[in-house]
Amino acid sequence: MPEGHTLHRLAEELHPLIGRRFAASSPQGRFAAGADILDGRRLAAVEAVGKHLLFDFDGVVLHVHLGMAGSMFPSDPSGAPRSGVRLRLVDEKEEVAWNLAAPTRCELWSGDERRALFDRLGPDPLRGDDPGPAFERIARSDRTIGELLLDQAVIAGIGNVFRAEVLHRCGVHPSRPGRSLTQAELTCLWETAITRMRRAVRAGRIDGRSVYQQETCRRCGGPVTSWALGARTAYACAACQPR
DNA sequence: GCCATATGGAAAG
DNA sequence: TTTCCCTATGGCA
Repeated sequence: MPEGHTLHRLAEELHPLIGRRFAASSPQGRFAAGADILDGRRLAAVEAVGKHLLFDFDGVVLHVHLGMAGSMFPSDPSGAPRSGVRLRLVDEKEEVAWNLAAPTRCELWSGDERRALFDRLGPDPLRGDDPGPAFERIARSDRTIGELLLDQAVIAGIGNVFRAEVLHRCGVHPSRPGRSLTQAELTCLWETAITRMRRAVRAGRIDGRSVYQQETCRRCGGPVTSWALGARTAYACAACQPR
C-alpha cells in the first residue's frame, strides 16, 4: 500500500515513456468515458506530488490517487487485460501495458484543478521543496506532531509508516504538540523523511521498520506501544521517544 | 460469506 | 469529530 515513495517511483518508471502515444481502455468499465478521451493521446509529462500522480496527455490532466488499496503495475501488452483494471495504457510501440487497479481517484482534470492540488499540499520531501512553510505551521500548532505529519497540507507524501519511523528516528513522541518541537527536531524530521523516503523509492518498499507494527523497539529492545492518533494507529517506543 | 482492518482522504456536522 | 467512500485481505464462522 502506497505512501509518497510509491508514487514517485511510478513517476520515475513512467518517465521514459514520455513522447509516446497510448491506447487507453477501461477493462473494468468504470473509467470508460475517460479512457475514450485519453485514447490516442501523447504523454507529455508525468510527475508525482505527495501521494498523487499527475499525467499530462496533450493538455488533458489525468489525476490518480491510489488510496489504501490501489496499485499501478506494468504487464505484457499481448496478454489479456485483467478484468479489475480501471485504466489500461498501452504505448504505441506495444512494448508495455500499464494497469491501474483499485484507485481511490482516477479522473481527468483541468489546469485549474491541478493548480488547486499544488496549492493545498505542503512541501514534499521527495521534490526538494523548501520545508519552511511546514516548520512554521508546526511551530505554531497545538495539534500533535503525529497528526500534523499525516496532514498532507502540512507535509505531502508521509503516511502512517513514515510517520512512525521518522518520529522514532528523531526521538520525538507522536503526542507532543507541534509547538513544543525544537528547530533541531524539526530539521531532523525533515531530513530523515528525505533519507527514508528516497531509500524507499529506490527499494520499491519501506524496509528497516523499527517501531511500525513492531512488538519491541528494533533499536533498544523495549516495548512498543500503539494507540489511535489522527484516525490512524500510532506507534512509539517509550524509552527512545520520551513525551 | 461476513466482518474487521488497512500504509488514504473528504464531506458532513 | 464523526461518517462515509474506496477495495483488498485475512481471520473467522
